[in-house]
Amino acid sequence: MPFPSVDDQDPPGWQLPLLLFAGFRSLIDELHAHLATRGHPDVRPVYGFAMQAIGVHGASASEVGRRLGVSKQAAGKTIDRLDALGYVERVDDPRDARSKLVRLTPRGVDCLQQSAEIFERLRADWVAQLGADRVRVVESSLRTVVPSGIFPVDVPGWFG
Amino acid sequence: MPFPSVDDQDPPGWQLPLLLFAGFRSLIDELHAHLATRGHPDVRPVYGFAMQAIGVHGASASEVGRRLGVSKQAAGKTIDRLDALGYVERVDDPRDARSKLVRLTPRGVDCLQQSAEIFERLRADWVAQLGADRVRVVESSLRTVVPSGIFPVDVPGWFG
DNA sequence: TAGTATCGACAACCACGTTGTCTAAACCGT
DNA sequence: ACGGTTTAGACAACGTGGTTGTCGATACTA
Repeated sequence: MPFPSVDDQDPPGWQLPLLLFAGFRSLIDELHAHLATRGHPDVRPVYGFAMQAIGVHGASASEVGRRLGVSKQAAGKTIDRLDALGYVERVDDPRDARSKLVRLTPRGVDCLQQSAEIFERLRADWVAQLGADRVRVVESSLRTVVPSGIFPVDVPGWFG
Repeated sequence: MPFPSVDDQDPPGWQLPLLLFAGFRSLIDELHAHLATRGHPDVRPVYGFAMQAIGVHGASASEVGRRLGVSKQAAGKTIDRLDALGYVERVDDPRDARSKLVRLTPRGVDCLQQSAEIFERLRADWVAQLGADRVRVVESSLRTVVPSGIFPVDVPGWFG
């Protein structure tokens, strides 16, 4: 018996990443479906992560890049699109003439607040389907197993 | 009490997608770290999904696109790169002069076999950390909650 | 004060996705 | 058997997100 810890009844190992991704994707898709009906039809998943990285207090483009785990140039491009969509604005940083502070507009703040509410509802949907204990097991298991700390969100570049 | 199903002890809803993604990402990263030490250093995550879609029997580019949930043009481009890397080859389809059959080379088959073995080991690592029952709960919970059937893998385009 | 580090901007490039157009071949109903 | 429709794959143009490299201006520091 070469693999004593693997039960024959268990699914093959390659299903695990697929299931995790499918769960992630379905949550994000549902988020954006709801967001679209609440005045935010053109927000892409990346934009949500970027706004989260900007935060309510604002941040510089370089800082956003650091938080997202991407280069400052990549962060700058995303901020450009967020700016064009009216979700952020750039203002001069009074404490550093090189830097510009990226701040969420009221529209950006609204998007973030709505996202938080929608995620709360989506988690509640999972609880309704699985029971509170199973959802907690999923969460705590993942917390145990993922390397803590890091959180790079350069999904397109990382994956492809 | 507006949210009777939500316990105050529960984590905020936005953590769930982040944890799922972190789990997915850590598995994929570990897969490619192992793959790199076994003769496949330049395989990107997308390539693995594409080779999986091609399968051991081969498939046309259009069929690969359908299985992956992307356009035939996008599938064709990915196959180009796989071809350049020596993981697949295109041969004329004897039964359809329009079509070319994309087949895995021995190198491609090897990559797929190694991936399956590595995923098995990674799942065994999770079992060692969490116990077999918790891993099964994670898997069955996700199976319950994700919409079945569909599986689009157009990650970069979808996310960004 | 001089040297170094960082900011943001710009350019060039790559990867992955899209839509649209085109030719050739297969399929199907008359 | 033929003619219209569908499908395969190639090619082009483009959008978006990532990269590196360069640059001038500003801040930090020895």
